[in-house]
Parts: sequence; C-alpha cells; structure tokens
Amino acid sequence: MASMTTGTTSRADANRRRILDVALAELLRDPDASMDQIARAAGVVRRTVYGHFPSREALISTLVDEAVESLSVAHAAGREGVEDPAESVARSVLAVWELADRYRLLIALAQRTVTMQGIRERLAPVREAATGVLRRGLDEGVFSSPLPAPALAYVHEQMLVALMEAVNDGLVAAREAGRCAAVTVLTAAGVPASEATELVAKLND
Amino acid sequence: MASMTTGTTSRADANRRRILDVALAELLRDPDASMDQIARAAGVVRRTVYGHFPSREALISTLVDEAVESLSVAHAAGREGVEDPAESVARSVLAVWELADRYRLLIALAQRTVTMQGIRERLAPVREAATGVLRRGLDEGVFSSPLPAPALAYVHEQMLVALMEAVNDGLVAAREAGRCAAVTVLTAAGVPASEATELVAKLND
DNA sequence: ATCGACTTGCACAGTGCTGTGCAACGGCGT
DNA sequence: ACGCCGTTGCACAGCACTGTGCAAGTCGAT
Repeated sequence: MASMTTGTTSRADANRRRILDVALAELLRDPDASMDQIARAAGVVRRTVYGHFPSREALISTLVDEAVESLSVAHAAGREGVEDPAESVARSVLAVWELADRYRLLIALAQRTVTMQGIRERLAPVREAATGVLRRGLDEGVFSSPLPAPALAYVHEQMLVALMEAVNDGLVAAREAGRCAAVTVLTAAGVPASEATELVAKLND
Repeated sequence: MASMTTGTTSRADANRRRILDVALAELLRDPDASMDQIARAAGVVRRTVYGHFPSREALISTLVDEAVESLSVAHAAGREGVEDPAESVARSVLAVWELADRYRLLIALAQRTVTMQGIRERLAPVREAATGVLRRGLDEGVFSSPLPAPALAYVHEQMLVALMEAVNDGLVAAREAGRCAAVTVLTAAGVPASEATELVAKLND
C-alpha cells in the first residue's frame, strides 16, 4: 500500500482496467457476451472478473458510466462560450466525433441486434436502389452533400429510425410524421428547406 | 382438403398466421424473447409453435422475409415512373412510412439493446443540452425544420450513428468523417448546404 | 524469507432455454 | 360415427450461463 503513491498502479488495478477495456469491446461486439468470453478476452479467469465486479450488471454499469461521462464532457466543451447556434452545433459535433471515433466501431455494433442484423442484411437491395437515386440526384446537382451516395443512404435510413422513435416518444404526431420524414430527408440531402417543404406538400395533397 | 378452396383458412393456418404476428411484436419488444413467451402471447403452447416452425431461427427468418418483402415493394412502388430524384426520394419515403408506421414501434425497439438502452438513458442530459441549442437556432431562424427541437435532436443523434457505420464500412474516410458529420447535421437542420460547408471548413482550419 | 493481496482452477447449485418424444384430446369434414 | 389433423400437456436430455466457495498458487513488497 505504501508504494501506491502517485502514478503507481497495482497489478490488481491494471487488471481491473484491462477487464473494463476488453469488456467494452467484447460487449459491444456481442451485447450478450458471457462473463467467460470477457474474462478470456482479457487474459484472465472468469472468477477473477467476479473478484472486481460483483455481477455482470455492475460491470456494464461501470462501463456505461465511463463512456457517457467522457462524451458528455466533450459535448459541453465543444459549445462553451459560443453564442451562434449553428457554430455551437458544429463545434459540438466535431468535439464529440473525436471520442465517438474511438467508440465508433463499438457503438455501431451495439446498435445491431442479431435480429436487426438479419433485417439489414436482407434490406440491402432496397438500400442499393435508394443509393442509385441519391447518386443521380448528386450528379444532377439536385442534391448537395459532402457524403458519397451510399453513406447518404445510411444516413437516410437511420433518420427514419430516429423519426419512428420520436413518434413513439410522442415528440411528433403520427399523422405529420410521414411528411416531416420526407422533408427532413430531402433537407439532409441538401435540398433547400423551402423547396423540400413545398415539394412534399404538393405530393401529399 | 377439398374445402380448402379460395378464401378458406384452416385453423392451422390461422394459428400459424397469429403466431407470426405475435412473434413479430414480441421479438421486437425483446429480441431475446423465448419461444415460450411467444407461444403464450399467441395463446398457444410452446410445443405448437415447434409444430409450425422447426426452430427459433426458422421462425425469425420467416418473419424477416415477410417484413422486408412488403417494405421493398412499397419502396419500389413509391418511385416508379418518376424521373426527378428529389420527388422520387420524397415519394419513396412517404410510401415506406405507411408500412414503417405499422412496424414503427417494433423497429425502433429492436434497435435498442439492453446495453444500448442504458447508454441512451444516461445520455439524456447531453441530448437535452443539444435540444436547447437546436431550439434556440429554430427560434432565431438560423435553423429550419418541420420538426420540434427534441425530435431534431433524435435525428442528429442517429445521424452520427449512421456516419459511424458508414466509416466502419469504408464508405467514408475517417479523417473527413468529422467534417462530413458536422456539415450533414447542420444541413439536416435546414442550414443551406453552402453555408454549412463554409462554417465547418472555417472551424476545422 | 515471509506476509498479504491478488489470482487461479475446480467444483457446485441454480436457472432458463431449446428441441424432441409421446400419449391423450379436440373439432371438422365426410 | 369415424378418422384425421392439429393441438395439448408433460417429461426429458442437453446445453450455456450465473454467482459462489474454497484450496492452492503467484508475485511484489517489506
């Protein structure tokens, strides 16, 4: 204990740390990863993991706390002292992205359930069709985005998911959701907001 | 068998149908729902489910095929015979939304892992901060969207996730991803594409 | 060298799920 | 009334995982 002055990490602490790091990777690769998988991946025996964290849930909880904490700090730091909303948003996104980039692979994979995985897989043809339309729009100059067409297709897909959640949470009326979705998707593709609104209104009668 | 002419569904078929319907709801409420949960929810015994589907995986597979099929049809139908990309996209989204609305609750929940659930929960403060900035932007007229600020926050969050996936899949270079993310988020909020690009370029040096 | 903290390996009980077998039961058409 | 198909209820083996107990080991620090 006396040696535990500044900077020194007992091997126990190092183990704890490594377990957390590995667990993050492992759990987000497969949200149902067992304690054994995690332990082995960390080069340790299952029993040892239980020595540091009383239960599976405790481990996960610690993990989530750490990730959210750092992300929260980055987000706040990105927009401090900026009064223009646009610049504020831009700075936040850039700041968050730095971290998100570390968790990128993890977060994206955590999102994917086994169920969802299968769905997205078979949805590939639809996504490709969408990509085709987007590419044509970009080529013709109707759309405008720094993203290549396939990436834009990903964005559109996720935007619909986000809107569904918004409706589920009562943030948007179900009746208007379709129109809002269409307008927002077009806007994200670079179509001026006014044009997008007008076009959708016309289509929707 | 002779009675199985048009329109008549044997009770077995009706059961199969109901099992599929209930399974969809149940599985997407909890991707790890057991066969027993599904069976009971369908008012049937577990053994009966196995009578219709040889395994859990077979059931899920059937389910996914059905959903994707109908969605695919809607997406194609929405854009047939339309040559303007913008209108094409708008029509597709509106068409898909009709169905998506049915699966809305399901898809959104399928997206959520238990792990992810915890993360989003603790991320609420960050999301609220973001909502505040967005609201100010909407009020000041810097942003323009048919969506209320909180819904727009959802969309932004999911857009980042989509971009992470795009990077993971090699559709966007990691170096540019941050800038692209910022520009796309701003654009989706209704900031003209040119302004968004310029602002981000300036911030990024 | 010896103490103490950490780790290991093994064993165990408990739980919950899957897939299957089998005998009994139900209704519906003929 | 009979037969058939689908359904039921139960029982079973197999598997994977969780959390815990305990004795023996290992490594660093004193």
